[in-house]
Amino acid sequence: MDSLTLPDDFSRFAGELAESFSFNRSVGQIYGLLFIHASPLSLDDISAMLKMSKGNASINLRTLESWGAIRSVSVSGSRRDHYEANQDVKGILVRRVREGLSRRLEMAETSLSKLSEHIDSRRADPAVLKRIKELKNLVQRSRRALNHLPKIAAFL
Amino acid sequence: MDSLTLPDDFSRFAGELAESFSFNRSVGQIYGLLFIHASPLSLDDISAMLKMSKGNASINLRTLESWGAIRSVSVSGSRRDHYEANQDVKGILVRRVREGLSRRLEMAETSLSKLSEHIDSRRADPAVLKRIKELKNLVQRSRRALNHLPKIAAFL
DNA sequence: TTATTCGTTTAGAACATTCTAAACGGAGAT
DNA sequence: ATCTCCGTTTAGAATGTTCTAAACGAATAA
Repeated sequence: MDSLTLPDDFSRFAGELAESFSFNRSVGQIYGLLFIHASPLSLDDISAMLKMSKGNASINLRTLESWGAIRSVSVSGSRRDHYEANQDVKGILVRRVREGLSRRLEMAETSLSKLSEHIDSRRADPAVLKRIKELKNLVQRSRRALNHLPKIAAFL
Repeated sequence: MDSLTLPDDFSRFAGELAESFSFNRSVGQIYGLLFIHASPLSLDDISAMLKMSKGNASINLRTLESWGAIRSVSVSGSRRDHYEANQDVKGILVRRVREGLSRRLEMAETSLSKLSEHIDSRRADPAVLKRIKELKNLVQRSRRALNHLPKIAAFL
């Protein structure tokens, strides 16, 4: 049993892709639907077209909005909020990767610093100490490299 | 109540980091323990030190081995398998990112191609058609860029 | 041979995530 | 005012993941 419409197929595709990247399926389906649809859609449209509850659609719309992946636009003659997709997929992804990584790397650096602080009081093996120092170094260099990510991505 | 030993603290750190990257905690804890420990450890050592079941340790050791993150080494005087960490964290991560992404991007490209094949029979809006074409393009460029990832990472 | 040691596999318990359906509250409309 | 429309929030159902404990089988020891 094939689905018949392009938005159906495309949002299915986007949902599966999102899942494989450990986002959730709904986020992918919604973004995919808005990405492929010619005109902005309301919450009820989305919920109906994707056969998902309004509640779920609502939550994931807000998530997508917080990522800058969609924006709400007003449609004349309707009281409903309507949404359209930001078509700059690359930009969205670069931003998310950068934010996600920098948050985690910061936390990692903090934890490693705390570890090294307490390390002397624990008569640690110098070789082990060196491993931690080098790891902290890698984290720092990665953090700095992250700031150049947009420049790197510009070549895509 | 603080934990007292460095391996304890370090494997806790690694476990949390792994979770935040949507691996599982055990994989992180095990790799962290082996990374920080001076000598190779057996399955029972790991299971005891991390207070996790042998079964769980076994499964996640095999996972780590398949990633090239650890290797088994023989220890004289013991019948048990012993494991030590590959200390090249950067290399491990680069390899995993590359493999993970290229697999997914390939699938995405395949799906998008199937979509475009069937698209004519569905009298699609030319603007929508262009969006799909550009997306397919982005995927292709990203796949090619992935091959250069090791070179890029070398600057870290 | 039987007994012991070791790693893997299994069933299902514990936990976490994602989703639905329904209740809710605010903002017009009547 | 009440009624309707709309989006959010909520409780908990459905699903998915990760872990434990115990059974198992292969290999060695006795």
